[in-house]
Amino acid sequence: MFSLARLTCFIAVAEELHFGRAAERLHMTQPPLSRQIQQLESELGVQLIDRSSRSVALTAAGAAFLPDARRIVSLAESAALTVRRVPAGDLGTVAVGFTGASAHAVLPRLLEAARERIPDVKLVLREMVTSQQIEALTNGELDLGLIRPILPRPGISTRPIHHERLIAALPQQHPLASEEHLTVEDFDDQPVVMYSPVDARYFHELLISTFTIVGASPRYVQYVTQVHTMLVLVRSGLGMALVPASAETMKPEGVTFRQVTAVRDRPVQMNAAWRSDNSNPALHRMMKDVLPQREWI
Amino acid sequence: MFSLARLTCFIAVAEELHFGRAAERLHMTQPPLSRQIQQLESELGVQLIDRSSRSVALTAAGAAFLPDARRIVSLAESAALTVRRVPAGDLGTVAVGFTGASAHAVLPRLLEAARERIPDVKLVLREMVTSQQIEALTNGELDLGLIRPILPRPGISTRPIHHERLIAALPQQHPLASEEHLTVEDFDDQPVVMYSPVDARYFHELLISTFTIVGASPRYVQYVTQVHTMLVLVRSGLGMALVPASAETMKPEGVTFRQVTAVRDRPVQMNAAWRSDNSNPALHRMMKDVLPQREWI
DNA sequence: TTTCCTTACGCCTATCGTAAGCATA
DNA sequence: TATGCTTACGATAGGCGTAAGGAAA
Repeated sequence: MFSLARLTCFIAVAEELHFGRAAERLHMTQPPLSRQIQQLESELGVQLIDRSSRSVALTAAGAAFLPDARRIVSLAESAALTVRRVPAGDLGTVAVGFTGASAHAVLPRLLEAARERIPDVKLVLREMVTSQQIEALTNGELDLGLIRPILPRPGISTRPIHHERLIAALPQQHPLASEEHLTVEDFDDQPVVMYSPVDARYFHELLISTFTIVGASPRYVQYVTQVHTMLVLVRSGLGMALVPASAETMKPEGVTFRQVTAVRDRPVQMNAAWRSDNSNPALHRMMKDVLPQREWI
Repeated sequence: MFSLARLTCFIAVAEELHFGRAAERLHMTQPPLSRQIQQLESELGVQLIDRSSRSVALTAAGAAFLPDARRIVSLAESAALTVRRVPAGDLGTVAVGFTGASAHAVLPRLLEAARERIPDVKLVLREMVTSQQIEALTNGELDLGLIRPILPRPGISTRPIHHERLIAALPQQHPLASEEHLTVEDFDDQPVVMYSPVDARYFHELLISTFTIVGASPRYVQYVTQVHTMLVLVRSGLGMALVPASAETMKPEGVTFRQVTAVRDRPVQMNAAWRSDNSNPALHRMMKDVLPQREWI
């Protein structure tokens, strides 16, 4: 296979149509340039340049080859420039996992900040629950997870990026819907849609502790995994629920949201998580320049 | 600049993720392959492969570079294959000049035959009168001309490719239009549209000799250069004319064509012309495989 | 201890520059 | 005779293979 250097030689001769000037442009002497062309021709098995001692011209084959030669060389040059931008995290791909709820709470702002600060980093987005994200982070399918708090895990680093209030979601016709503010005590002995203790463990435990602190005992009528499922059930009149404040941005019809005076102000936490040994420069750039604050918003 | 060989090495390692197997695939031993990768990385200033004594993996930069590397190598390979087809005339470009009349007489068949026999040769078509074509052939702007016969010219080769009859073109309402056949004598003392002795010299002299042989003396009411102009004037009732038989395929409204019994059967000749020292292989392939007969239709 | 990537070393090929050759205007 | 591409030749750099080195399971 011919080398890129030979292509550069050919391009110079084809453009100058003069071996002497082409050699000068390439910072070499004429004789090795002549040989480079001869060797390129012999490698291709095709005469590219007609040189009759007093004139230099491209053959039909040379004219056909020139654009290809230019394309190959310029592609090589731009590939070299491109790859150099990767280690700085300027350019690359970050696979981001997110939970259904985080799609409303943090994803829009994350995407906007990324587009502004690292526009040439491509984000591949995949919706998964927290446990799936941990699995995907571990086996390298994800670079970054947007997850609920988990127990510390070796090899996985996390950082809180967002926390928000819990608010009450009630069926529009619910008696308490006329109140301006609710309290956690209002949930006592009420039908309530609850989070699954297995697949939405974080929310489940958060609500259990919230109710326990004030001694409220709701009647759990259903267990669900995702916030949007919960809103569907609330709308159908099954009961009331506690959801992250960002759920209000979903604007579900037939569901009324109310502030809840609670013990802790903004207990619902969202974390960023990544594999501690992840070497993707774009991920580190993102943690540094896109999620720089300890609490992001 | 890195060499194509290094790219091939990188691609093999990136695909095998194992230096030993990659070296085997490249028909070389591991050590030089390791060095090739090291040198590629040092030329790019970027680490492409993470090799930790027991595992080989692409870095983010390596993953980003791999598609570019593949594209460069495959482009180089296909360019090499392509250029080899040029000298046989299988692939290339032929600039073809044609006169307005030849567009009807021979161009369609020429194009069809070329498309069938040398489909990868691109034909660049330019309509010019014979004298312009000779000029363009001489200075290399044209490879092939479709021209009327000319005086022999050093450096220009010609070959007859087509000859056809002269037929009469008359205004629809002309008294002679009711005749089945005309003779040249019918043109005697008639208003006739004539070819320019300068810009359509071949036709002019052909008609002069045609009339002279039978002693006919038409009244020349106008001199024109191109056949289609002539038909426009005939249609307007200015007079009758003698035109190549292929003019009938133009199907001009208001013009009637009639056979003419003439001394010579098919006197209107079309030649191919090319520069004797033209080295365009596609031209020679075309003369050999597309216009092979001495008289082409 | 085995696997497998890297370093060290000697050999060979390739490319360079200088100098001489040779064809054309 | 001058210009300009090609051939000849010696020096240098780069690549390959063999052999030894070193880290991880």
